[in-house]
Amino acid sequence: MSSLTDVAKAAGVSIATVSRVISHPDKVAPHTQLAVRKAMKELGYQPNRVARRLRQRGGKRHLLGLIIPDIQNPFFAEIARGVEDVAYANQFAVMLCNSDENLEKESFYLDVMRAESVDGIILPPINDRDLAVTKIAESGIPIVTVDRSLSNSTIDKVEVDNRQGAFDAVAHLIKVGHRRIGLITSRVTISTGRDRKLGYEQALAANDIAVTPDYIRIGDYKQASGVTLADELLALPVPPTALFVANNLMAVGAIEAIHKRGLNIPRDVALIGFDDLPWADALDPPLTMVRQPAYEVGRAAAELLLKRLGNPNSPSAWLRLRPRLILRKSC
Amino acid sequence: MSSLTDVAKAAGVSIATVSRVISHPDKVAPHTQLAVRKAMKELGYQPNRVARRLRQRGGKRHLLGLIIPDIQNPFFAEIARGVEDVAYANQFAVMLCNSDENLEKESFYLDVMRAESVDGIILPPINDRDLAVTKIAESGIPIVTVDRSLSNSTIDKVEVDNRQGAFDAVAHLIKVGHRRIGLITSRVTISTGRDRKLGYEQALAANDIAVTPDYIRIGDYKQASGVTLADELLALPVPPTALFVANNLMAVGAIEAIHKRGLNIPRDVALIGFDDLPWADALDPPLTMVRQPAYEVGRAAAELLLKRLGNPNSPSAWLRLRPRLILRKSC
DNA sequence: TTGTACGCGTTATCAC
DNA sequence: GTGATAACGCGTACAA
Repeated sequence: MSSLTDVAKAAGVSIATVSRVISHPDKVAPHTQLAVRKAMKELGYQPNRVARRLRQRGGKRHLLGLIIPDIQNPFFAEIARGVEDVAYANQFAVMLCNSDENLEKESFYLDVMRAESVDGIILPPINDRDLAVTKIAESGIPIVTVDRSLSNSTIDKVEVDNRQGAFDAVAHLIKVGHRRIGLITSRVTISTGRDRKLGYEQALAANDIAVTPDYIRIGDYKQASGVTLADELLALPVPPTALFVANNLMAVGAIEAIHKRGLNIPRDVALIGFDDLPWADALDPPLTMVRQPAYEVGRAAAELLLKRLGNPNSPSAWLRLRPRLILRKSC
Repeated sequence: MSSLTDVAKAAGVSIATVSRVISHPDKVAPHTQLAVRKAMKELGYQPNRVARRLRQRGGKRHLLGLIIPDIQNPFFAEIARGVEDVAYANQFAVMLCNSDENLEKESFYLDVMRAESVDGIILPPINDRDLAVTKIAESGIPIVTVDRSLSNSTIDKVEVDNRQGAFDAVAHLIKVGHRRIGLITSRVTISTGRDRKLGYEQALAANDIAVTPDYIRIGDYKQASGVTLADELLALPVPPTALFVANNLMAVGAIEAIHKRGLNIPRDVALIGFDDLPWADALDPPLTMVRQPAYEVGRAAAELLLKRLGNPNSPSAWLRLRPRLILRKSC
């Protein structure tokens, strides 16, 4: 409510001095500083972030943008927490939006964020050549992609070794005796789905198992598609004995589909999911999953972005984290 | 990047006219309007939301604040979606923050939101006499509380009939034969925990069952406390035969604790949770829960807030939604 | 060390 | 119907 002007008046100094007390305290005489701080306290002064952002040049506006496909997916929620914790620690606020895997919505929010003068944006691109993102990046706003990445791009990124994660999962399935392994993943235009499929294929190849095209299904990372696709797989004349489902929500869907058929996990069908879930242990049965360090991804991305703000011209950074297969009871 | 000035220059008019084309198109001659719109398109002009917010008075700034305890709780994530969908439909952006049930953090974010000149704020207060919230409300920023509410307050609110929900759950437990029923809820300073406890007590009373103080445990709505407290309850000399756990995460924790003791749900211990979970069907066993219409809560709150912005002096609104007991297999 | 004055991109109030 | 111009609250050259 009170502004610089009010504080200046109360302290008997100019607004420039008050401003300096906030931004460059070392350039103000100690006793003046004291008087100003006293006035600020008395008036309950809070700098107006909007006015400040209007004036400030990039990197000091204390606002980050975060666009994720769906906050209801625990994986993205965990990333969001990682981002927010770093932001909070640095007095940054976060503007969070859900794109719903919808290019138009993403584009709208990207515009909003530019119009809001955010210092930078963190997001998993909707597909691997997301034009809207590329354009925004070229306009000079620092971007860090997380989870998924852009092809042929020099944008900062934090990703997880999805190929390796998938490879480990499928290799484990094979080790415990399975040879007919179904895969539920995403369209290949999403880098994560593509890489997880690659890991699946490589694990089969490494064990001299031929790929059965019919065992591969393409979903949309949502629970419902997990139900449908798992059911399709199970309805095959010669169904798989194990399923590798390349995302958390679809894995839950698969559990439901399997149960609905009266089948037992892992006796009748083994199952490994991806991304992990906070309640994986309470599922029926406790679900073996490839865990991504999602919090870490968010944290690292925010730190990368903050670093980039201080160093606009440093070479682009690329972080790759390792996933981990968490053995529980579903295979 | 381009501003009103650029557009004005390109269109050969003054900035005032350009501004009018955006805000009051009816006050501009059709042909001038055309020229201006053409220039805007050519320059890819996007209004600067920051500058706009600096000038605009309340209600037209197109920014909402949302502060929730924890985005990783699916219940709050669902509320957030409800809020965001309404916001998006009205071209509002949402600034989302996590308070972690921490008064200091909440207070910080409240300040940030005021400093960001949000049009209004939606939040579940951390406790029922949350001073920081009251103060912000008195300063004139429209607030809508959701889920939890403030005592003795005239602030707009959307709540759920928690007493009724708890009553239904416990009554059902009694109906299927239980008389020793444990309760895990929150501190009474949170209205939801208090009301759910009340419903529990009323259901017992209605069936002439005395309250056993030892059967009532106070948690913090997080998974870990569900594990600990359920374990304590089960370790009692005469343990309860059924548990009513007044929140989703603690219910998941309770499942884990029960399993860890090698007990079967519902044969050895029956269980009903609260809030619901998208994965309730995939849990072991599918968990009976009192479902809150969380998306609806968020939607209604955002709509209430938007309405309030247009009508600052209308009497305060108070919405109460009904929860529903969803029977699955845990009791 | 401190103060004056301008500009950030808008909106709104005047005149014309 | 349109154009100057004064705010909004702040940061920062530049002057003192």
